[in-house]
Parts: sequence; C-alpha cells; structure tokens
Amino acid sequence: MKLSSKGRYAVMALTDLAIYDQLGPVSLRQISLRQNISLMYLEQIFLKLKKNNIVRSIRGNKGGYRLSKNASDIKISEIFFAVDENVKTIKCIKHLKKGCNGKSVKCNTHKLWDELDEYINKFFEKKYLSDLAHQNDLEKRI
Amino acid sequence: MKLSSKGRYAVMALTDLAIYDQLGPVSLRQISLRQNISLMYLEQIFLKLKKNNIVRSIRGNKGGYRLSKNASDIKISEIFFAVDENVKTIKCIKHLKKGCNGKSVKCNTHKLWDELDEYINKFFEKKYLSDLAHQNDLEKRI
DNA sequence: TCAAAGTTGACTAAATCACTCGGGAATGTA
DNA sequence: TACATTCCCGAGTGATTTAGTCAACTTTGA
Repeated sequence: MKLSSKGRYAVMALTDLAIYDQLGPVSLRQISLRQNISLMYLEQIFLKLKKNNIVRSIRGNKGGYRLSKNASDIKISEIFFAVDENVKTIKCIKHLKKGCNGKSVKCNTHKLWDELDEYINKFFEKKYLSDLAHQNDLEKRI
Repeated sequence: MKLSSKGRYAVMALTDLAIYDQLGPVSLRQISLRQNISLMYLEQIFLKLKKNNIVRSIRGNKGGYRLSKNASDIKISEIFFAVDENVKTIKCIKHLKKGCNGKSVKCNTHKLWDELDEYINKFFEKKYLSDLAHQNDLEKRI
C-alpha cells in the first residue's frame, strides 16, 4: 500500500507554489530546483492540475503558474483526484455484473475495504493546502 | 494508492479459515474454491502467514491449516505485515543520509505522509480477524 | 502403498510507474 | 523584430512490481 510519486510530487509542488505565489507567477523550473523534482515530470503534473482548475498558467517570458484559488480552499483530496491518485484500495464489481470474487455475493471482506476507503478519504478531505504552506511559510525562509 | 492483492487475499483467506477452522484443518484447496483465489498463489501467501505464526500447518492427508491463535487475537495489521503489505505510503530518508528531496532538510510535506501512515495503521490496529469472521459466520451458511 | 496435502525456489507475462522526448505556441524584454 | 523563456501536449520507454505459474519435492493418514 503506497502512494504514487505523482500524488506526492503534486502536493509538494503545490505547497511550494502556495509559499511563493505571492511574489508573482512561479515557473516550474524554480519548483523543480527547489523541490528536486524533474522538470518534465512537473509539466505533466501541472497539466492535470490546470485542467482541474487548481492552478492557472501565464505563458511567455516571466510566466509560470499561480494558484487559481486560495490555498485555504484547496483540499488535498482535490489535488489527488486531479492527478488520478484515486484512493480506491480495491476495485470490486467490475461492470456491475458480479461480486469481487467472481461470485454473486460480495466477498467476506468487502465491507472492510469500503470502510478503509472512506476512512482514508476523510483524512484528505480535512487537510488543506494552507495547512502545509503555513508550516513552511516564506518568512521563515528569508 | 491501492492495496496489493496479496494483502487482500490474505485477509480473505484467513477470514474463510476463521469461519471453518472449528471443523478441523482447512486445506488451501477448499479456500481456493470458496474464495476464488489461485491455489498456487495461496501457497505462497500461507507460507508467509506460517512464518509469522498466524497459522500452523498439518501435513499429509486430511491436513491443512489452522489458526495458531484465536481470531479475536489476530489484528489485521499483523496479517498485512506478514505478507509484506507495508503501510508506508512513502519511503523518505534512504540510508539515513538525506531528506526525502535529496536535500538535508525534510520535504515540505513530510509531516503529512507521516501522519497519514499513522492514521492508516490505526485503522488496521483496531480491526481484528474475528470482526470479519463474525459478519460471515458459519451458522449463516449452513 | 498411494493419494492428498504442505514446502520451496525459481521463473515469467503483463501491467504500472516514473519518467523522457520532441516539437510546438505564447509572450515579455532588448 | 529577435529571442529567450515559459507553458502545452502527445507519444514513447526502461525499470520495477505484481500476480501469479511451475516443477519437484516431503509428510502423513487410510
């Protein structure tokens, strides 16, 4: 049971962005250097974040990305969703035809995994980007 | 973020075993048929469960496996640990040399993942095999 | 003696992950 | 206007992991 690096990088990069956003657009290059994440990989990730309206982009020289809303309005769950890091621990019932063991009843343990999914989602629902940015905010760095 | 099938199968199979254990040793063949899990894969899984003292084996004809303690004394977390399904969402600090971003300080989000790990572990720590077996116990099936 | 069961290490096809690549398009500044 | 800097985007790829399979045992009850 592990998190993909895409979800993790997305949260790291957005935390960085949240901290430096006040100074103007932040380029992926800066984030790449500060967070030690491959620039090209960041591009991929930010495309998704943009499509999901978490960031907006400014093209051209001196361009970069900005948060498209307040850090205090961005849930971690939202970020994960945007980069396809779905918190579905198992996927039973393919095509709604059968139970998870290929039989017509649900498996012994189905309820457990449902509970687990809900439990984990609750964690990400109650965490906001601002919670992370505050721990690392700009003043402490300058 | 998903669970491997090894961890899931282990819990499914042990739930099955917990239910039928009272009738004597349960062979992997029976579990395989009831739970629709490959027999050969179950062998792999039960070897680990045995090494971790969750089940004990009875060889030979009419042999099989039994729980090595009460279902109410077997935590789900224990089962996961036995089959190497570690609930470590990320692994920072390789070899204790560096932080998770290759720098000497911990990444912005380190605290978040630590909290998440602890949070998920808490879930599995408070669930016991007997919780699952009771939901599906033998009487309801005969 | 034989069949049913566990024991064990090695092997493998398929999927997923974690990126990389290459070629654009937009824009501020010199 | 040139050009460096930035975002845009689809396709490709090597390594790793997953989810098993296989073969050849050993043990034991009937």
